[in-house]
Amino acid sequence: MNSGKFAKLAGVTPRTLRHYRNIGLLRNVRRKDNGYYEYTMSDLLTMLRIRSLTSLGFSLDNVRDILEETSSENGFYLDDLDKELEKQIDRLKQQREAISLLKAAGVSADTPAGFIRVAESILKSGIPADMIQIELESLLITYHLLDADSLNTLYEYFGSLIDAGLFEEYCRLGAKVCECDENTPESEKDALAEKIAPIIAAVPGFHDVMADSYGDPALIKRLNSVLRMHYGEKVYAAGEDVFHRVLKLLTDKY
Amino acid sequence: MNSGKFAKLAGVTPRTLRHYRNIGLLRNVRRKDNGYYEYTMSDLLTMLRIRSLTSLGFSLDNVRDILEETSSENGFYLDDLDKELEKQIDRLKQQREAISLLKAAGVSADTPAGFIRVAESILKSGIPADMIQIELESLLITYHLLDADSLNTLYEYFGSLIDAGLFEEYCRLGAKVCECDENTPESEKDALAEKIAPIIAAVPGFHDVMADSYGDPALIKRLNSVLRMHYGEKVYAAGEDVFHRVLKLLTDKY
DNA sequence: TTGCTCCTCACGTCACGTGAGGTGGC
DNA sequence: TTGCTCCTCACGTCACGTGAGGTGGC
Repeated sequence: MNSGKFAKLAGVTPRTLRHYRNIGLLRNVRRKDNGYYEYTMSDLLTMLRIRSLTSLGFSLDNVRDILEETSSENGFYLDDLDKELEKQIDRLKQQREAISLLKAAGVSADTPAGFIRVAESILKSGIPADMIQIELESLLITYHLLDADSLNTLYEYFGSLIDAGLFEEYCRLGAKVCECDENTPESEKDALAEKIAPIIAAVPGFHDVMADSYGDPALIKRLNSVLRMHYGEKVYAAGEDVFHRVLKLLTDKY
Repeated sequence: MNSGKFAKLAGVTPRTLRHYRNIGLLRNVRRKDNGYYEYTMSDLLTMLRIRSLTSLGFSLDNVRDILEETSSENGFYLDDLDKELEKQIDRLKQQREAISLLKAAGVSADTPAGFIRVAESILKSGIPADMIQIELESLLITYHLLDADSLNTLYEYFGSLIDAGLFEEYCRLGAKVCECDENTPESEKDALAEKIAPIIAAVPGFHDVMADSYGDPALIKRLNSVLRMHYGEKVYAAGEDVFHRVLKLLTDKY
């Protein structure tokens, strides 16, 4: 049987036959004097076995090994493959889960899954568009620069604010802090701190987050230095200024 | 920021940066006089967006398109990706399902899913090892040369035989047919047919299967010619001989 | 000067698809 | 002779990994 007929019987392309010969899956195929390949029933059975095995998800390397086995002892291969397939399914399911959350929230596709509710609230807070952008970018940075433990703490912190209906106000006050510069009068910064402190105080466990002691110190330090670049030196300095006033109020009053 | 630091911040390898620059995902990266790349906060945000999007399962081609969008209108991309992921999950689940059936039955990994029960029964039938091999190979051939409709008919046919507890005997009689040659006395072939006919008659819808009219005629014709090669001319001829006697009994008596 | 970092090819991965360019069969 | 089939390179796919070989910075 020549390659054309054989390929059709086996349900593959001639190129696939060539590939399998090249990598040694299909061996000792006879050739005629004119160079044409001459396939046998035995070759057909090999091809059909290969197709059965690849359709289960085996790699061609594994297929080669399995074909060389005594053919009844392949439970080991099946177990291994099954675990691998399970992992793949889990990954894909997580991706679908993230996608459905993104769609339901109507936020942009690059929003980190854990910050979706936060992103939603930022969008609804009514702060200016450029401020929204900067805050969303901060979420992106925070997500990618911290480890899972630190992130979980932050998720809880923001989650509490959102559940208490305080996050949007927190967000608007944060935007006002970002408008501060070196000319802002002390009284105004004090007034902002007075408004911010009670909001934060309402969140259980705020102490750790305020003190930057909620996760790996090295990562948090790095995050802060990147956020400093992101907000710009002036805005970040003003933010730190107000932040210290907030901290003082919190330690004095709560 | 040079590439080493930047790569660590972005959570990728320098090679990945190079790749993204090459395919135009990361554009207009500044270079210093010594040839070193100089990355900015804006580049970092781009990289983090890319990481968010690829972790959802987007290809880099899609990521490029999404980054160029107005960034709020990416629901379309999410829908498309979600469908693709669903397909992949379905495929993987089918593979796992087939694997679990194979493991439970203890048959070799190349057994077609629909013929697993048949293969199990062949193994239990007590026919000689070489005969088992040939019959299992016939299943492999039949599975790969027929279409889904024809196969479903066969699954039902064999399923009925198995459910009725008749398949193993059917199998042993088949093995005896395979031992026939041109010297086998007529009386013996008649005796075999007398035993086979009532078994087949017990299966609902046996007429179509017997008449080879259970699916695409071209495929069935091709299958028969391949099985003729597989069993060998002599055995196949003997089989046909007995088969005609069975057919005659079936049309006369049932 | 040494060790570390940076750069650019360029091949390898996986399972083939897709021409290109030339020859055999009827 | 024409049209169909067969053959062998060899590049392309996808998202980088992995050296190789050479240079800049401190």
